[in-house]
Amino acid sequence: MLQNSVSKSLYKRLPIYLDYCLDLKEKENAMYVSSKRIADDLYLGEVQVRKDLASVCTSGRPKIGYKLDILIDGITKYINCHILKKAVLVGAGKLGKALLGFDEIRKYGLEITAAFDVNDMEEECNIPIYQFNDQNIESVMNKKKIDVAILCVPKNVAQSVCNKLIDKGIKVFWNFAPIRLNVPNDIIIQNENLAYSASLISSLIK
Amino acid sequence: MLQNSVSKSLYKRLPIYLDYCLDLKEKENAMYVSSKRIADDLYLGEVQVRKDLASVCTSGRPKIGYKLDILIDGITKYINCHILKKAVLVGAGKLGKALLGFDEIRKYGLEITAAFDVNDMEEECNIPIYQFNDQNIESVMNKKKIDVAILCVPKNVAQSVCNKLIDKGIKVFWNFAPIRLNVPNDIIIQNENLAYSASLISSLIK
DNA sequence: TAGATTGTTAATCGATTAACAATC
DNA sequence: TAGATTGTTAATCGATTAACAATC
Repeated sequence: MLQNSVSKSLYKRLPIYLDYCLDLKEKENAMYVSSKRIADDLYLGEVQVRKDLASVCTSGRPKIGYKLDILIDGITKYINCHILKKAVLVGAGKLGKALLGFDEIRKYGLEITAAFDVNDMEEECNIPIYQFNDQNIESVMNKKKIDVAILCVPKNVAQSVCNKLIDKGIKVFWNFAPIRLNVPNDIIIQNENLAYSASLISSLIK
Repeated sequence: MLQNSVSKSLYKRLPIYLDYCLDLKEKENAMYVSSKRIADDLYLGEVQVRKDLASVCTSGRPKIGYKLDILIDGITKYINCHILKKAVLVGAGKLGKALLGFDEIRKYGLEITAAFDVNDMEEECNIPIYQFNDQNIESVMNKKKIDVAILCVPKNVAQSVCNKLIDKGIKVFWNFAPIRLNVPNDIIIQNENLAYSASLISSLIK
């Protein structure tokens, strides 16, 4: 297979397929599933499903369909969620704390190991919350390899917090602060701007 | 006819322009701005900016640029955030409560007027939280025209909560429950699946 | 007039969909 | 063999980018 262009739309659909397959396996004890069935159940095109699945595995057989186990394994590996990656969360306000309790991300390969805030706080959901300072950041990062930072800090400090974390070696950010961060080319930012989503909602209401 | 068919990517960029313009006006007291400057500052293509702006206003003049006030007004009206629309939030768990305090959505035309949960709770951020039952829903909806429901309920009840709200006349949903809702054609669902975003993050880490 | 900047038309690129051949 | 289903190649569609004409 000679696919390698990293299509973001494919990556957005893969967890949907994964959920669906896991569900199907659990609820119906099914062994196989056809692209037609997936397409119908998920309101997608049949061809699109086949094309997507072809990117992640080769278990499809005419008249039979795709073997669920192979499909699940293929998607899991493709989106890299079989390896648990460690995250730190910065900014334990309401949203931050909500994310600390958001166990579902574990299923997709993320685990929050520590949080930071302006001051020490009581732990939340068994995750310790430290003061955001060099010593504490280094201490956390030395103990475990940290792959990603989740930013839930106020807008006005987001850039400086981000800079500091880049200094400490963080390369990937999941950014909930409603601001566009300015970073070097090798740094990856995934923005989750809920205010902008609100704007989208707003435009849908007439 | 809802603007659902109009370019979603444009709608995603418009609030970015809006923020930028408001900021520029406030911080620099600028009267005009060129597409080149916007493009540079926001890391977008110059032509794309011009094309986007042409969709929302006609204030561009060669050698001068776009008049900020007209631009701001044009974007605001285009994304419909000059009219405040009322929302109810269902599911006042951690995430729900975090959203209740999320004043930024007001800027984009959304206002949460009431929340519901399994049981009555104390108000949060001055927003009352009622038990989710027919009587209470009707009472809230009779008092004010409610345009949108924000769903922060657990996965397993999301569909039934959604059905009930459709019964009561809600047409637009901002859905934070990690599940794909099954709804009639005239109902609009904007999914905000944070778990799926986590999956995207996961795939970025190698 | 020269230079800067907008706005439009054409070309390109990427993603989706259609047509169909291959396989079981 | 007939029917169902996968997988591939070609066509279409939409969004972005390039080229350039129009304007100030």
